[in-house]
Amino acid sequence: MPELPEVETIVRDLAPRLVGQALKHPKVFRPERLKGTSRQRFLRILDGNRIQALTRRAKHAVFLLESGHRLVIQPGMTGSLLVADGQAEGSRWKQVVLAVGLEDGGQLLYRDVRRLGTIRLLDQRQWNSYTERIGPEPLSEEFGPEEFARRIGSTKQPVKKALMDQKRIAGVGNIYATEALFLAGIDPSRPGNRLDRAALERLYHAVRDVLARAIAQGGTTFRDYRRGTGEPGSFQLSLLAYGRGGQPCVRCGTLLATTHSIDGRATTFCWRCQGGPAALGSPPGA
DNA sequence: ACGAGGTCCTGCGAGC
DNA sequence: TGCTCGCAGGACCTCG
Repeated sequence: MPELPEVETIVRDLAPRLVGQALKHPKVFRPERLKGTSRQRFLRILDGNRIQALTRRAKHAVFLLESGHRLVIQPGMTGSLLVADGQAEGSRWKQVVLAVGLEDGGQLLYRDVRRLGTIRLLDQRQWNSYTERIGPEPLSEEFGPEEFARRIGSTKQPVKKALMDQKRIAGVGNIYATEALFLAGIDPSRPGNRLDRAALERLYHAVRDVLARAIAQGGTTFRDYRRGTGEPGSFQLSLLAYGRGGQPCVRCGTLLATTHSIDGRATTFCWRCQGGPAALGSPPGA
Protein backbone atom coordinates (compact mmCIF):
# COMPACT_ATOMS: atom_id res chain seq x y z
CA MET A 1 0.00 0.00 0.00
CA PRO A 2 1.66 3.18 -1.09
CA GLU A 3 2.70 5.26 1.87
CA LEU A 4 5.33 8.00 1.79
CA PRO A 5 8.33 5.81 0.80
CA GLU A 6 6.45 4.04 -1.98
CA VAL A 7 5.16 7.25 -3.56
CA GLU A 8 8.60 8.83 -3.19
CA THR A 9 10.13 5.87 -5.01
CA ILE A 10 7.59 5.99 -7.82
CA VAL A 11 8.12 9.72 -8.28
CA ARG A 12 11.92 9.41 -8.33
CA ASP A 13 11.73 6.53 -10.80
CA LEU A 14 9.37 8.28 -13.17
CA ALA A 15 10.43 11.93 -13.03
CA PRO A 16 13.43 11.63 -15.38
CA ARG A 17 11.26 10.00 -17.99
CA LEU A 18 8.24 12.29 -17.63
CA VAL A 19 9.39 15.82 -16.88
CA GLY A 20 9.30 18.01 -19.96
CA GLN A 21 6.90 15.81 -21.88
CA ALA A 22 3.62 17.00 -23.30
CA LEU A 23 0.48 14.98 -22.57
CA LYS A 24 -1.71 13.72 -25.38
CA HIS A 25 -5.09 12.01 -25.64
CA PRO A 26 -5.87 11.48 -21.97
CA LYS A 27 -8.47 8.81 -21.25
CA VAL A 28 -10.38 8.32 -18.01
CA PHE A 29 -11.81 4.82 -17.60
CA ARG A 30 -13.11 5.24 -14.05
CA PRO A 31 -14.58 8.73 -13.87
CA GLU A 32 -15.85 8.13 -10.34
CA ARG A 33 -12.21 8.29 -9.19
CA LEU A 34 -12.01 11.94 -10.31
CA LYS A 35 -12.68 14.22 -7.35
CA GLY A 36 -13.73 17.84 -7.55
CA THR A 37 -13.74 18.08 -11.33
CA SER A 38 -15.80 16.93 -14.26
CA ARG A 39 -14.39 14.49 -16.76
CA GLN A 40 -14.78 17.11 -19.50
CA ARG A 41 -12.82 19.79 -17.66
CA PHE A 42 -10.19 17.24 -16.66
CA LEU A 43 -9.60 16.04 -20.21
CA ARG A 44 -9.65 19.54 -21.67
CA ILE A 45 -6.99 20.85 -19.27
CA LEU A 46 -4.77 17.77 -19.50
CA ASP A 47 -4.71 17.44 -23.26
CA GLY A 48 -1.64 19.20 -24.70
CA ASN A 49 -0.42 20.30 -21.27
CA ARG A 50 3.21 19.68 -20.33
CA ILE A 51 4.74 18.15 -17.21
CA GLN A 52 7.00 20.69 -15.57
CA ALA A 53 7.81 18.75 -12.41
CA LEU A 54 6.86 15.51 -10.67
CA THR A 55 7.05 15.54 -6.90
CA ARG A 56 5.52 13.97 -3.82
CA ARG A 57 3.42 15.47 -1.04
CA ALA A 58 2.35 13.11 1.77
CA LYS A 59 1.13 9.98 -0.06
CA HIS A 60 0.26 11.85 -3.26
CA ALA A 61 2.14 12.03 -6.55
CA VAL A 62 1.97 15.62 -7.78
CA PHE A 63 2.41 16.50 -11.45
CA LEU A 64 3.00 20.22 -11.87
CA LEU A 65 1.77 21.20 -15.32
CA GLU A 66 2.82 24.07 -17.53
CA SER A 67 -0.61 25.66 -17.16
CA GLY A 68 -0.05 25.96 -13.40
CA HIS A 69 -2.51 23.17 -12.61
CA ARG A 70 -1.48 20.17 -10.57
CA LEU A 71 -2.52 16.62 -11.32
CA VAL A 72 -2.65 15.01 -7.89
CA ILE A 73 -2.85 11.23 -7.69
CA GLN A 74 -3.44 9.53 -4.39
CA PRO A 75 -2.90 5.81 -4.96
CA GLY A 76 -4.91 4.68 -1.96
CA MET A 77 -4.30 1.04 -1.14
CA THR A 78 -3.45 -0.47 -4.48
CA GLY A 79 -2.83 2.29 -6.99
CA SER A 80 0.27 2.22 -9.18
CA LEU A 81 1.80 4.54 -11.75
CA LEU A 82 3.84 3.23 -14.63
CA VAL A 83 5.01 4.17 -18.08
CA ALA A 84 4.19 1.62 -20.74
CA ASP A 85 6.01 1.35 -24.02
CA GLY A 86 4.02 -0.41 -26.70
CA GLN A 87 1.43 -2.90 -25.54
CA ALA A 88 0.57 -2.91 -21.85
CA GLU A 89 -0.02 -6.38 -20.46
CA GLY A 90 -3.52 -7.09 -21.67
CA SER A 91 -4.93 -8.81 -18.60
CA ARG A 92 -4.30 -5.73 -16.48
CA TRP A 93 -6.18 -3.29 -18.65
CA LYS A 94 -9.41 -3.54 -16.73
CA GLN A 95 -7.60 -2.04 -13.74
CA VAL A 96 -6.51 1.07 -15.61
CA VAL A 97 -8.15 4.22 -14.26
CA LEU A 98 -6.29 6.81 -16.32
CA ALA A 99 -4.12 6.58 -19.45
CA VAL A 100 -2.25 9.51 -20.97
CA GLY A 101 -0.18 9.47 -24.13
CA LEU A 102 3.33 10.91 -24.06
CA GLU A 103 5.31 12.80 -26.66
CA ASP A 104 7.95 10.08 -26.82
CA GLY A 105 5.39 7.47 -27.80
CA GLY A 106 5.01 5.94 -24.35
CA GLN A 107 1.96 5.99 -22.21
CA LEU A 108 1.50 7.00 -18.59
CA LEU A 109 -0.88 4.60 -16.85
CA TYR A 110 -2.54 4.86 -13.48
CA ARG A 111 -3.82 1.47 -12.37
CA ASP A 112 -5.79 0.74 -9.21
CA VAL A 113 -6.99 -2.76 -8.35
CA ARG A 114 -9.33 -1.83 -5.49
CA ARG A 115 -10.12 1.61 -6.83
CA LEU A 116 -9.78 3.38 -3.51
CA GLY A 117 -7.35 5.92 -4.93
CA THR A 118 -8.35 9.38 -6.15
CA ILE A 119 -7.37 11.82 -8.88
CA ARG A 120 -7.59 15.59 -8.56
CA LEU A 121 -6.80 18.46 -10.89
CA LEU A 122 -6.18 21.60 -8.87
CA ASP A 123 -5.34 25.16 -9.81
CA GLN A 124 -2.87 27.12 -7.70
CA ARG A 125 -5.45 28.38 -5.24
CA GLN A 126 -7.05 24.96 -4.80
CA TRP A 127 -3.64 23.37 -4.31
CA ASN A 128 -2.70 25.89 -1.64
CA SER A 129 -5.73 25.08 0.45
CA TYR A 130 -5.34 21.36 -0.22
CA THR A 131 -1.75 21.14 0.91
CA GLU A 132 -2.35 23.42 3.90
CA ARG A 133 -4.72 20.87 5.35
CA ILE A 134 -2.03 18.18 5.38
CA GLY A 135 0.58 18.01 8.13
CA PRO A 136 4.30 18.69 7.65
CA GLU A 137 6.63 16.37 5.77
CA PRO A 138 8.37 14.22 8.38
CA LEU A 139 11.63 14.02 6.41
CA SER A 140 11.96 17.73 5.74
CA GLU A 141 14.90 19.47 7.37
CA GLU A 142 12.68 21.96 9.14
CA PHE A 143 10.68 19.25 10.84
CA GLY A 144 12.25 18.87 14.26
CA PRO A 145 11.50 16.90 17.43
CA GLU A 146 9.76 19.87 19.06
CA GLU A 147 7.14 20.12 16.34
CA PHE A 148 6.75 16.34 16.35
CA ALA A 149 6.15 16.42 20.09
CA ARG A 150 3.64 19.23 19.71
CA ARG A 151 1.65 17.33 17.12
CA ILE A 152 1.80 13.81 18.55
CA GLY A 153 2.17 14.52 22.25
CA SER A 154 -0.89 16.73 22.60
CA THR A 155 -3.72 14.31 21.90
CA LYS A 156 -5.63 11.72 23.88
CA GLN A 157 -5.74 9.52 20.79
CA PRO A 158 -3.69 6.35 20.74
CA VAL A 159 -0.26 7.32 19.49
CA LYS A 160 -0.55 4.99 16.50
CA LYS A 161 -3.74 6.65 15.32
CA ALA A 162 -2.14 10.07 15.75
CA LEU A 163 0.88 9.01 13.68
CA MET A 164 -1.39 7.92 10.85
CA ASP A 165 -3.47 11.10 10.95
CA GLN A 166 -2.47 13.00 7.81
CA LYS A 167 -3.45 16.31 9.38
CA ARG A 168 -0.82 15.82 12.08
CA ILE A 169 2.04 14.34 10.02
CA ALA A 170 2.12 13.60 6.31
CA GLY A 171 2.69 10.23 4.75
CA VAL A 172 2.76 7.71 7.59
CA GLY A 173 0.41 4.73 7.18
CA ASN A 174 -0.12 1.44 8.92
CA ILE A 175 3.13 -0.25 7.96
CA TYR A 176 5.51 2.51 9.02
CA ALA A 177 3.52 3.51 12.10
CA THR A 178 3.72 -0.11 13.27
CA GLU A 179 7.44 -0.27 12.55
CA ALA A 180 8.31 3.06 14.15
CA LEU A 181 6.47 2.17 17.36
CA PHE A 182 8.28 -1.14 17.53
CA LEU A 183 11.65 0.53 16.92
CA ALA A 184 10.96 3.11 19.62
CA GLY A 185 9.65 0.51 22.06
CA ILE A 186 6.33 2.29 22.57
CA ASP A 187 2.89 0.83 23.25
CA PRO A 188 0.81 1.74 20.15
CA SER A 189 -2.37 2.15 22.22
CA ARG A 190 -0.86 4.67 24.61
CA PRO A 191 -2.42 8.13 24.35
CA GLY A 192 -0.06 10.61 22.72
CA ASN A 193 -0.22 12.94 25.68
CA ARG A 194 0.92 10.18 28.03
CA LEU A 195 4.28 9.82 26.29
CA ASP A 196 7.16 11.50 28.07
CA ARG A 197 9.73 13.65 26.30
CA ALA A 198 12.21 10.84 25.90
CA ALA A 199 9.62 8.57 24.28
CA LEU A 200 8.51 11.30 21.86
CA GLU A 201 12.12 11.92 20.94
CA ARG A 202 12.73 8.22 20.30
CA LEU A 203 9.58 8.03 18.20
CA TYR A 204 10.54 11.10 16.18
CA HIS A 205 13.84 9.49 15.26
CA ALA A 206 12.23 6.08 14.63
CA VAL A 207 9.70 7.56 12.20
CA ARG A 208 12.37 9.41 10.23
CA ASP A 209 14.72 6.44 10.30
CA VAL A 210 12.19 3.90 9.07
CA LEU A 211 10.90 6.18 6.30
CA ALA A 212 14.41 6.98 5.08
CA ARG A 213 15.49 3.36 5.07
CA ALA A 214 12.31 2.31 3.26
CA ILE A 215 12.97 4.88 0.53
CA ALA A 216 16.51 3.57 0.18
CA GLN A 217 15.03 0.09 -0.35
CA GLY A 218 12.47 1.25 -2.91
CA GLY A 219 9.49 0.79 -0.57
CA THR A 220 7.62 -2.24 0.77
CA THR A 221 6.00 -4.72 -1.61
CA PHE A 222 3.50 -7.19 -0.22
CA ARG A 223 1.39 -7.79 -3.25
CA ASP A 224 0.36 -4.96 -5.55
CA TYR A 225 2.90 -2.22 -5.08
CA ARG A 226 5.50 -1.83 -7.81
CA ARG A 227 8.02 0.94 -8.16
CA GLY A 228 8.11 3.14 -11.26
CA THR A 229 10.49 0.68 -12.89
CA GLY A 230 7.91 -2.11 -12.52
CA GLU A 231 10.07 -3.90 -9.98
CA PRO A 232 9.02 -4.65 -6.41
CA GLY A 233 10.54 -2.76 -3.49
CA SER A 234 12.54 -4.67 -0.93
CA PHE A 235 11.86 -3.12 2.44
CA GLN A 236 9.49 -5.99 3.30
CA LEU A 237 12.70 -7.94 3.99
CA SER A 238 13.64 -5.42 6.66
CA LEU A 239 10.31 -5.21 8.50
CA LEU A 240 10.64 -6.16 12.16
CA ALA A 241 6.99 -5.95 13.29
CA TYR A 242 4.46 -5.40 10.50
CA GLY A 243 3.20 -8.71 9.11
CA ARG A 244 5.22 -10.70 11.67
CA GLY A 245 2.43 -11.54 14.12
CA GLY A 246 3.08 -14.91 15.78
CA GLN A 247 6.79 -14.78 14.97
CA PRO A 248 9.46 -14.10 17.57
CA CYS A 249 10.52 -10.55 18.39
CA VAL A 250 14.00 -9.94 16.99
CA ARG A 251 15.01 -8.31 20.25
CA CYS A 252 13.69 -10.57 22.98
CA GLY A 253 12.20 -13.64 21.30
CA THR A 254 8.69 -13.11 22.68
CA LEU A 255 6.06 -14.01 20.10
CA LEU A 256 4.71 -10.84 18.48
CA ALA A 257 0.99 -10.21 18.92
CA THR A 258 -1.51 -8.66 16.50
CA THR A 259 -4.52 -6.65 17.60
CA HIS A 260 -7.26 -4.84 15.70
CA SER A 261 -8.37 -2.76 18.65
CA ILE A 262 -6.59 0.45 17.59
CA ASP A 263 -8.59 2.25 14.93
CA GLY A 264 -9.74 -1.11 13.54
CA ARG A 265 -6.40 -1.77 11.84
CA ALA A 266 -3.92 -4.57 12.25
CA THR A 267 -1.23 -3.62 14.74
CA THR A 268 1.61 -6.00 15.49
CA PHE A 269 3.70 -5.40 18.60
CA CYS A 270 5.85 -7.02 21.26
CA TRP A 271 4.29 -7.30 24.72
CA ARG A 272 7.67 -7.20 26.32
CA CYS A 273 9.53 -4.52 24.36
CA GLN A 274 6.53 -2.24 23.89
CA GLY A 275 4.73 -3.07 27.10
CA GLY A 276 1.22 -3.07 25.76
CA PRO A 277 -1.36 -2.47 24.76
CA ALA A 278 -2.31 -1.83 28.36
CA ALA A 279 -5.94 -1.55 27.35
CA LEU A 280 -5.96 -5.18 26.22
CA GLY A 281 -4.97 -6.69 29.53
CA SER A 282 -2.26 -9.27 29.88
CA PRO A 283 -0.36 -11.18 27.25
CA PRO A 284 -1.42 -14.77 26.74
CA GLY A 285 0.25 -17.03 29.27
CA ALA A 286 1.20 -14.23 31.61
C1' DA B 1 -14.53 17.27 20.09
C1' DC B 2 -14.01 12.72 20.19
C1' DG B 3 -14.51 7.66 19.45
C1' DA B 4 -16.78 3.95 17.17
C1' DG B 5 -18.16 2.07 13.27
C1' DG B 6 -19.76 2.05 8.26
C1' DT B 7 -18.51 2.79 3.34
C1' DC B 8 -16.01 2.26 -0.78
C1' DC B 9 -13.62 -1.57 -3.65
C1' DT B 10 -11.42 -6.21 -5.43
C1' DG B 11 -8.49 -10.24 -4.88
C1' DC B 12 -6.98 -13.77 -2.25
C1' DG B 13 -6.77 -17.52 0.95
C1' DA B 14 -8.91 -20.18 4.68
C1' DG B 15 -12.36 -23.27 5.62
C1' DC B 16 -16.19 -26.20 4.67
C1' DT C 1 -13.54 -29.03 -6.58
C1' DG C 2 -16.00 -25.04 -5.89
C1' DC C 3 -18.22 -22.14 -3.05
C1' DT C 4 -18.73 -18.46 0.71
C1' DC C 5 -16.80 -15.49 3.77
C1' DG C 6 -13.50 -12.63 6.12
C1' DC C 7 -9.85 -9.74 5.57
C1' DA C 8 -6.55 -6.31 3.66
C1' DG C 9 -7.06 -0.55 4.95
C1' DG C 10 -6.62 5.02 3.42
C1' DA C 11 -9.70 8.50 3.49
C1' DC C 12 -13.97 10.08 4.41
C1' DC C 13 -18.48 9.91 6.42
C1' DT C 14 -22.27 9.66 10.04
C1' DC C 15 -23.91 8.90 14.51
C1' DG C 16 -24.03 9.18 19.51
